[in-house]
Amino acid sequence: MKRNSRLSAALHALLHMAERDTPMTSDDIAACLNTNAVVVRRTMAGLREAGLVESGRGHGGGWVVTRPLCEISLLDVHLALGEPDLLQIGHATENPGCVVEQVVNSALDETMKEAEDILLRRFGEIKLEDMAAAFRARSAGHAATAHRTG
Amino acid sequence: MKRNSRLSAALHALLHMAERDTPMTSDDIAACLNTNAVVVRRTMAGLREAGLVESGRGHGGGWVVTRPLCEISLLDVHLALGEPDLLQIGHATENPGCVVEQVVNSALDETMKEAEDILLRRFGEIKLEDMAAAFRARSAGHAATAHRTG
DNA sequence: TTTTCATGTAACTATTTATGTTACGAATAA
DNA sequence: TTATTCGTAACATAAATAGTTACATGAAAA
Repeated sequence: MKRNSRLSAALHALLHMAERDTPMTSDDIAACLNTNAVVVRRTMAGLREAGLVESGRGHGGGWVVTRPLCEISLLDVHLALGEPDLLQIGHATENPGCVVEQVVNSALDETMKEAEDILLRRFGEIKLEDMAAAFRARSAGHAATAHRTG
Repeated sequence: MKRNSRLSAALHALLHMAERDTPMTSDDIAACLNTNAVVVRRTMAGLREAGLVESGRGHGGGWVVTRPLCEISLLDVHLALGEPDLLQIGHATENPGCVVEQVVNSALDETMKEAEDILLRRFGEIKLEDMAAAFRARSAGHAATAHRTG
């Protein structure tokens, strides 16, 4: 199974959009993400329904972020994407008759839920603005490095 | 994508094996897990290499647990299975040139690693004996419930 | 009004991963 | 020698993600 990269893609798109003062077309975004415009629209559809972005058609149309980055958390984006499963580990039978399997499932479910809760809590703490700041810092660092040659 | 259920299957098998004083054949185990004997051998191969179980061929052959359940943790089993990915979330590009994507990947990787570490730590704390005890308790509970009718 | 641009979406294809199945060889006990 | 059981390769199936094609819809510009 491929690993789900929609959260990564959505964040990447949002940060690029936020850097610009005009709408980005799906094709623009697709070029940034090395993917296809339809895939972009599919991913962005959830964000639009959640009110994180808006889309416009026709000339000058495209996608814009509708809220300040400091008000959007990774959790918001994750929820907007439809809360895809975070964990890879599951169990074969959902409602097993075998008591051994019930015990195994309980133990795993409990542990998985604990990890999932932690992930979601952290997602809630991280805002897009934090990532944008990290981006600016890293860009500045690279620029400095580039100048520091010789 | 289906979710990986090998850890669940391995635990289920180990607990059944531990309840018996003779080897369980792959077919026996497959019947318990509602799966195929070849799938069982494939899963158990890792456990054998890790020294958690032994297998014998021919008449009277099959699988036995080689260590006391209090000395086997979920982490041991997870490692024996080859440390399959625990998390579903990934990113599209592994070594992106885009600085925005680098920042997104860093933030996600960090958060994912944190959750993964917690999972592994918990796995290390849970022993098969704990699950066997839970099984015995639940079995007793069910028996009592069954008698308590009317 | 017509043209051009851009999203919205359904339908299909491709790729990857996990699991199931078949087939046969090798080892072991009866 | 035969029945049993693991070991393993090769192939089949199933499910999920992502990529592609095609076309309808809506909006701005010419």
